[in-house]
Amino acid sequence: MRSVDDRTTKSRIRDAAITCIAEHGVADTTARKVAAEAGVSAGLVIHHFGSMEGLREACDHFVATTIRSYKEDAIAGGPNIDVLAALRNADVGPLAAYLAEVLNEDSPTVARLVDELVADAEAYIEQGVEAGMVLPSSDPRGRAVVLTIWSLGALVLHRHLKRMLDVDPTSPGFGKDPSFAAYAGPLYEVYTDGFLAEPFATNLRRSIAEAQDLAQAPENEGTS
Amino acid sequence: MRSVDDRTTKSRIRDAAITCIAEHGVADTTARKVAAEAGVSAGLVIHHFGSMEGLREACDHFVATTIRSYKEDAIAGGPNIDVLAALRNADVGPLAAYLAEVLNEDSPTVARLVDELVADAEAYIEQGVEAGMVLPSSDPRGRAVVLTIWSLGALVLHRHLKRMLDVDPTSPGFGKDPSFAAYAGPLYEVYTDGFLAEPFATNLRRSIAEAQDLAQAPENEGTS
DNA sequence: ACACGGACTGAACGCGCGTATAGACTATTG
DNA sequence: CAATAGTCTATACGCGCGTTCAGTCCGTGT
Repeated sequence: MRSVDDRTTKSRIRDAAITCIAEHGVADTTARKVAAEAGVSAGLVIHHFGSMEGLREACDHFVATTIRSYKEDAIAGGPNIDVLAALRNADVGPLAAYLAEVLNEDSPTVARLVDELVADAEAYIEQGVEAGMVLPSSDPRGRAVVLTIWSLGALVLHRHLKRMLDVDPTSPGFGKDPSFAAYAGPLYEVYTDGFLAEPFATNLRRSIAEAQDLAQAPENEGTS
Repeated sequence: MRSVDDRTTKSRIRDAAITCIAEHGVADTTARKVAAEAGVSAGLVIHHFGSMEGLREACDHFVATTIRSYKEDAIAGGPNIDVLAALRNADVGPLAAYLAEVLNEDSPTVARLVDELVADAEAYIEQGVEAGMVLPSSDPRGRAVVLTIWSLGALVLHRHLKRMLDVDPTSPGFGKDPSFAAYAGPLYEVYTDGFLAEPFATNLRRSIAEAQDLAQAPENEGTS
C-alpha cells in the first residue's frame, strides 16, 4: 500500500518543512509544526537532520538543486531570455514561495543559487544579443544582476503585488495564469521601449557616468 | 544637561527598536534587546507600548510618517522622476534598512505606505510624461506599480546587491555614494533604451496582449 | 506636608522553543 | 532464533521569550 505515499519519511519531513516555510515563513516554522505536517514526532525531525539548522540547509540544498534541474530543462528547450520564466512556466509547487521567504535570510546555499541565476541570465542575455533579440549593454554583468534582482524582488514582494495588481508571482503556474499580464504588460513595455525620453535620458546617464568616473579616480590618491 | 539626549524615553525605546530591527531583523528583535539598546528595563518597553506588537506598530507608524515628510520635501523641491530617489539622497539613517526588513511582514501600515509610494510614483511619472521626460504608457498605474516594486525589491535584496555589485541600497546616503553607479548605470540603461530589440520585442508584447484578452473574455462563460 | 500618579526596576510567571534521551517497535542479518 | 541496526515516539530538560506585578522613586498639585 505504498501508493499513498512512497517517499522516504526523511524526504516527507523535508517537504513538510519546505511547505511550512513557504506558507508561514522561516521564523514561524518550528520543529513541532513541521513534525505535525509530516505526521511524525518532533524528535524524528532532529533524528534525521541533526538540528533545525540542518533541516534548513537540507531544504535550501534541495530547492537549489531542483531549480537547477528546471534550468537545465529550460536550456535544453532552446534559448530563452528570462531564466526565471522557466520556473514560472514549470510546476514548481511551493518552491517559488519558499524562495521568496528565504531570499532575505543569509544562507550561503541560497546566495550561491542567486549567483548562478545571475550567471545564467548573463549568458542567456549574451545569446539574445547575438541573436539580435536583445540590445547590447555597456555593462552586461551589471545589467544581468539588475534584471535578476528585479525578478527576484517581485517574487519577494509578492504580497504587495497581489494586493496592488491581484497577481501572485509565487503561485504555481504563475506564467500560465492570464492575470500574469497585469505584471508582464508594464514589464515588457519598459523592457521594449524603455521608460525615459530623450534628451532627458541621455543627460541623466551622462551624470551617472561622471559619478562612475569619480568613483574610480580617487583610488590613486593618498589618505589625506 | 539635556544636550546629551533630550528625547523622551518612549521615543528612545522606539528608536532603539527601529535600529534593532534594521540591523538584526524583526524575528531577532526581542523586548530585552530593545531595552538593553535603549538602556532601560524590559518591563518599561511594555509599560510604554502595551506589547511588542504595539511597539512594532509604533515603529511602522513613525517610519511611515517620517518617509512621508521626506516625500513632501522632495515634492517642494520640484518634480522628480523617482520618489525613492528622495529617500536615497536624504539622510534617513536606519529607515531604509528598517523598511527593507519589514517589507515582507504583512503590516497594514507598511502596506499603506507602499500604496502611497505607488500613487506618488504614478503622479510623478505623469508629470514626467507631460514634461516630455518620460514615455507615455498604455498602463500608467501598472507601470508605476512595477517600477516601485523593482525599487523596493532592490532594497529588500540589499544583501545580494552588496555581494554581487558591492552596492548597498540601505546604507545612509546611498544616492551620494559614487559606487551607486554600479547599480544605477544598468538601471538607467534599461530605463533609457529598453532591453529587448525589435522586432522580437513587439512580437513578445503581442502575445502578452493576447493573453490579457483571454484573461478578460472567459468571465462571461458558465462553470463548465 | 502630604497625597497622588506616572516612570521605572527586578523578580517572577507560563509558554513554546530546540534538543537530548530512554525505550519500543521492526526489519535485516548471521 | 538471537543479535543488531535503524526508525520512531514520549517525555523531559533548559532556555529565552512576552508579559505581569509588586514596589521604589520622584515631580507636581493642593
